Order: sequence, then structure tokens, then C-alpha cells
Amino acid sequence: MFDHCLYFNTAALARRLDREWALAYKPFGLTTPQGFMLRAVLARPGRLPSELADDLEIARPTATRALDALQEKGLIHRQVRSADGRQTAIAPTASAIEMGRGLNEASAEVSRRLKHVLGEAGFAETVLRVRDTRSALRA
Amino acid sequence: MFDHCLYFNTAALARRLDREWALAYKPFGLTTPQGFMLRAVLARPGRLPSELADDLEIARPTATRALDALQEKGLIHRQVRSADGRQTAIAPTASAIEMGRGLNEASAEVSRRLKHVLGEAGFAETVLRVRDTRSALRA
DNA sequence: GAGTAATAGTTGCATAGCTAATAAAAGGAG
DNA sequence: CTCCTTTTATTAGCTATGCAACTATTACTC
Repeated sequence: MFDHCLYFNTAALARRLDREWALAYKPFGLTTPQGFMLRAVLARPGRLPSELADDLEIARPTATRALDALQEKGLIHRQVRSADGRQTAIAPTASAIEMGRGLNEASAEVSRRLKHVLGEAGFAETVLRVRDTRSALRA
Repeated sequence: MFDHCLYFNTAALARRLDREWALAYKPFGLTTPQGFMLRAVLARPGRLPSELADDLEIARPTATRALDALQEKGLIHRQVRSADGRQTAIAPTASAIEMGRGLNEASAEVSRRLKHVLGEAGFAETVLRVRDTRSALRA
């Protein structure tokens, strides 16, 4: 019925992919968004919530909530910056750093599996089209 | 950071597109998912919640909630089927039918605008790639 | 330097989505 | 017929997301 609708197809695919990732991150006690947030923190420790929100293309309050969840699990901590008291640096805990390697391996495994199912070329082409579409709608 | 991740790009695009549709449906007092659900009901009155859930590729409980919202707004009503007491037929109210034309026009307008921004070919190609990816992950 | 504007983060409130559990009806086996 | 299974729909509980409003801090203006 909505076969030709970009929104419908995109949203349905996003839900489907979330299930893949959720399964991969479950052993770490993380949901999909939490897993991505933690990977972003691990990739560049000390960044601000607003920067992380930009990275993940989510609203700032959503980033706050994801960070709350990670803090609750003892995976990140917040440190108010002395230079500017409005800003808080987000750093991974030792426990998160330890988890990092496994998390990246699990992530790579999901990508591998998807590429296998979709074909290397099909996967790349789809990512490209979706990213281009996002860029075009940037405004 | 997640430029090559299919999930990240797809989920971000879905959120971006939701904003377009939300704007278009706002004058009708509907959210994006509610608008799509109502269009599905209007397209084929008398169907079951489970069939609508399949159409929209959402879980049955999610369909129940969307229908609750539409019923609350006086746009659909549920009728238990006499043939099988487990099933309920979903029908649009007169008010919903009246809204139907405007809703479809607003929907067409969104598609038109997106095609204009993305280019007719780019739009079609993206829809195709996303739909094919969904099919490939059907299993 | 006092008052105003801007900025970072958070909180409040609402919606959508899922899984698991429940209720009710129908179907099937004996 | 009675018990068990299957099916439809719903409810319960949780997470993610966004907008709007609020707080605290910094920056700017005069």
C-alpha cells in the first residue's frame, strides 16, 4: 500500500535493522542507541553531550537520556569543565574501555553479516543512496 | 563517525522524514504514524487490526495503540465481527471519510516536494534500494 | 559592573515502538 | 461434551525520540 513511500520504507527498514543491532548488543547489556552512543564516547573521550548529539544526529535531550542510561550502568561519567561551567565532558569508565574491543568486534560482525546478505555492492549502494538523501534534506 | 553504517544512516533519515510528514499532518491533528494508519483504514475499510499491522509493518500492539488514538479522535470505530468474536473490523467514521481527500492531497504534496528536492530519479532509486534491502532482510 | 542575551544541559510531557503477558473466542482431539 | 491448543486483540512495562520550558553559566552592551 505504501510501497512507493520513502518514509514508510525507510522507517520500516530502520526498525528491522534495529532488531539486528539490538541482538548484537544485548550481551553487553546495551540497547542499539546506547551501544552507538558508547562507541561514540569511546572513539573520542571528553566530548560534550551536544557534540555527541550532533554526531549521532539526535536531539540534545535524547543524548542526555542515553548518557543517563550509560552512567546508570557505570559506563561513562560526566565532568563539568572548569573553563566553562556550562559544559560537561563525557568520558568512558575503565569498565567501558574494557568493553570497547568486544563492542567493536560485535559491531563489525553485524556489518559483515549484513553485507553478506545484501551483497557488498548492494550494501554500499544503499548506504550511499540513503546518505545522499540525508544530505539533500540537510536544509 | 558512522558514515558507512546502514543502520545509522537509515534511522537518521527516517527521523528526518518523519518531521516532514508530521508537519503535513499537523493541520489534521494527526501524527505521522496516525496519518498513515488512517490512510490505510480509509483505503480498505473493515479490515482487522492484525491486517493493518501487517500493512504498516508494525507489531500488533503498536497498531492497537494507533487505533486507540484514532478512536479517541472520533476517526474510526471498532466493530466485533459476528462470524468470529475474536476479530474486530476497523471502519472510518464519517468525519474521517470527509478528511480523507485533504489527507491524500497533503500526502501527495509531501511526495511532490521530496521528489523536487531529491530529483525524480534520485527519489525513485532510493525508494527502490531501501525496499530491496527490506526484502532481502525479510527472512 | 548591572542588566540582558545567548548557550549548555537538563527536565517535563507526549508519542511510537517493541516484547511479554493476559483475556477471550474458536477449533480440535479424545 | 470437555480439555487443550491456537488465534485475535489488548494491556503492562520499558526504551527512544522530539519539542518546549527551565536552570545555570557565560558573554555582551552600555
